[in-house]
Amino acid sequence: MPKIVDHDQYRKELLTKCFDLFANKGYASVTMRQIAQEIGVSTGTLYHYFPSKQALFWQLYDEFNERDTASMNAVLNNIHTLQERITAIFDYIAQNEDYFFKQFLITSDFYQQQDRTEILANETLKRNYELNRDFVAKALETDDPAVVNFAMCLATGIMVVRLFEGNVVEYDEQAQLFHKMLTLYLQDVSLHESDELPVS
Amino acid sequence: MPKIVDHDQYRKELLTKCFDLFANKGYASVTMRQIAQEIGVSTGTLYHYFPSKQALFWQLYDEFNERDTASMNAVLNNIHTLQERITAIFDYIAQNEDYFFKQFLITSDFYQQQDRTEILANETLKRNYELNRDFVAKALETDDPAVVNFAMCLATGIMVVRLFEGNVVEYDEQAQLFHKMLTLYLQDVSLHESDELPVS
Amino acid sequence: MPKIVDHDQYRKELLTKCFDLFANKGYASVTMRQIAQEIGVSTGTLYHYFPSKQALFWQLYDEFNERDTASMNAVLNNIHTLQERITAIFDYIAQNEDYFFKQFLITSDFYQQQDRTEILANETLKRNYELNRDFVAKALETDDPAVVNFAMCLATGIMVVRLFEGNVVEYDEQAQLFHKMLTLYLQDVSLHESDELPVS
Amino acid sequence: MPKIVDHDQYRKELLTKCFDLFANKGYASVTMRQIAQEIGVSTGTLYHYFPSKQALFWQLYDEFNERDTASMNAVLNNIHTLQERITAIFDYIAQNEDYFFKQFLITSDFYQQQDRTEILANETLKRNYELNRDFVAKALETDDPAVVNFAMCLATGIMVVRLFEGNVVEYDEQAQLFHKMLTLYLQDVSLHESDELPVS
DNA sequence: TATGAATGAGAATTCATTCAT
DNA sequence: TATGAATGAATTCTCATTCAT
Repeated sequence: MPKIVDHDQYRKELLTKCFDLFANKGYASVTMRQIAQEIGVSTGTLYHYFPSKQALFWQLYDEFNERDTASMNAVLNNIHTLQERITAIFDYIAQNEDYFFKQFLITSDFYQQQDRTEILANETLKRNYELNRDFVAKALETDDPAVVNFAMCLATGIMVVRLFEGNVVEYDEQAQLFHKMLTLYLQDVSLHESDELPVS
Repeated sequence: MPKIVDHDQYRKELLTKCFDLFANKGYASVTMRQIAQEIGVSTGTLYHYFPSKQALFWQLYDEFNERDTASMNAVLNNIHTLQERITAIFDYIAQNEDYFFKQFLITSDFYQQQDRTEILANETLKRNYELNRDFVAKALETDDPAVVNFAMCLATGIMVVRLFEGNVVEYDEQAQLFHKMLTLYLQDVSLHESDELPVS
Repeated sequence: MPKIVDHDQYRKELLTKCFDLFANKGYASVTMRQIAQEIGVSTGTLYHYFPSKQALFWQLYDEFNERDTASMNAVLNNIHTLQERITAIFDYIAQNEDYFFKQFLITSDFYQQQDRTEILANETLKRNYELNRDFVAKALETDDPAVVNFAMCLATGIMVVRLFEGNVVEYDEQAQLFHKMLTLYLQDVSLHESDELPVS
Repeated sequence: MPKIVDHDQYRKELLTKCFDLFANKGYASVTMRQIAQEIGVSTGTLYHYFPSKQALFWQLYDEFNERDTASMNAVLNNIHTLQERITAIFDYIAQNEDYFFKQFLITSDFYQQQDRTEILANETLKRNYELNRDFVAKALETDDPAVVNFAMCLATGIMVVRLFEGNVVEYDEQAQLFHKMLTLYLQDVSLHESDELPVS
């Protein structure tokens, strides 16, 4: 294989390299020349791999949404108690916070590139959300969708609040509080469940 | 004497009129011409009231942060049970969801205009957060900061998830769940408090 | 005469006040707002007295060209020797150098506002030059136009060189040199004149 | 490989092409669009070679100051009498008068782009003046700085007066007059020198 | 007279994109 | 493939001028 470079592989490498740029400055404020410079190619080359700035951005968006799921699933291996699993999730977010910030900002930007209905129809986004949901469901060992959503919203909320307000909230504190509440809630539910079950 | 205009008053009216535009398209994608057209003045007039696009954007940001606080406090009048108060807050968000979406997107944009340390040092932003915090604290009748943060993150999270994913979560469902958990938690705490802190 | 203000008098006062501004920044770089601010009126008032920026500039130009002649003639009163008269002229320029710099820059600017033929046809400018010429002729007590021109070019040249290069030339040094040369030259001429006169 | 262009060479060609434009209309009155049109490129290309209008103007100024020096030195080759050398210089100016007018107007404009102290500190300008001085010193075969300055101011003055007043002065007439005066002066000086400085 | 708000054409500059090499 | 020179429409912002008060 003398001079064969995997076009697609290289394309993904280029994407990786401009992730930060978009996250830090926003779609509209980043120029193709800046991108080219940042990743060390000419604008011509950039256009050789991506037909347009929009396309580049969307590929970036898709690419990163896809990656997360894999790494996330490794987190819960060999962890058995609920408390540990909740802690593991929140720790995972805490340790990759900077990455989540960036991904979040890129998503916000992505959002403003098209109108709302298109966004909500976006397949990658939907699938990504479902994967996250399943992951959380598995972690919490519940399939009550309300509880899963609750956890996801809480985690998202903490991240967002920290992004905009700084360290006014802490992951571990909230993780413990959530564990406590959840435990009490699940106990309470199972208590009433035994009452109600015969009826349903 | 010149044409009689209350300069400051008119400035605020103009701000109001371009709120949606920024929310829908984002700072960098909106042009001053578009703004001028949208609010029905010439670009010259726009610059008569705002020295630059940045300045206009920041004034917009400040102006709306100021307004929110005022309107929010009216919500909790004459509501007495915890359940009702929680419901009131979530209802309030639900009913003004569109506004919150916009304000949130504008904040995201605002974020990308400056570097992180400047953001976190921003006084308006900080004050705004504290006001919201106090509001929630009052609503929940607790001054446990962890609980207040918990509620704020949850509410923020629901809003953000709905913004990006659509109606995958519902406010009232989450409100009820939260109320349930919180009640159980507070009971539990008061139970242990009497055990552990007989002195205080 | 209760509220009668001499319109024309006021107009001239306004002109005086913006002389420096034009000299320092050049016609095109000065805005009507700047002028208005500098002289302490509103733009509306400015337009009340001058129909346009061009008109203002031309009136300014005319006004100052006119003024000079008057003041200049006072200089030579009661001075009798050639040396003293030459010294007086150069001193006069030296002491008003800043003013001449400004007037010169304004003239340069004026020049670029219209094409060359219009400039050379300008009556004010022509008359002004002739007045200067007569003044110098009277000072040198010669009516040899070549000599008069020589003196005028020299004086102009010194001023211009100093404007662009700083103090690389000094007025008094050049005045003395000029006096010396002129004296020798006039002696020489009168010597040959007596030879030639009978012929002509 | 991109389109092959000697960037620097091409840049200088572009400069040459916009010399007249600046000379005729002045810095502030010429627009980048006009320049681009005049020299046959797009505005984008113009900005590809010059970062800003100011930069373009300054490079223009430097470039032409550099060129002059070179061409000027060819003038005095193989000319031996003082009279001939003086005539040569004045002829040179006369024949390139149009060019000097333009260069002079550009310098005037350059002047109004920055404040006086910066101008006087400008290295190119200073060096240029010194080169001219040396050139004149060599032509007049004197190193008396007063005489050199005298000649330079006279030449500058003639040019400026002709620029603003038209053909009221003639180069050759003034050249002859100057030659006559200078000869008489130098004779006189050498006469007294032998009296006063027998030692040296 | 005097004010300054309003206008909109036009300025400098940027930038996604194309294309000759 | 890869380069970067070239393009020109679009952007932010300015400013002479007008006009209601």
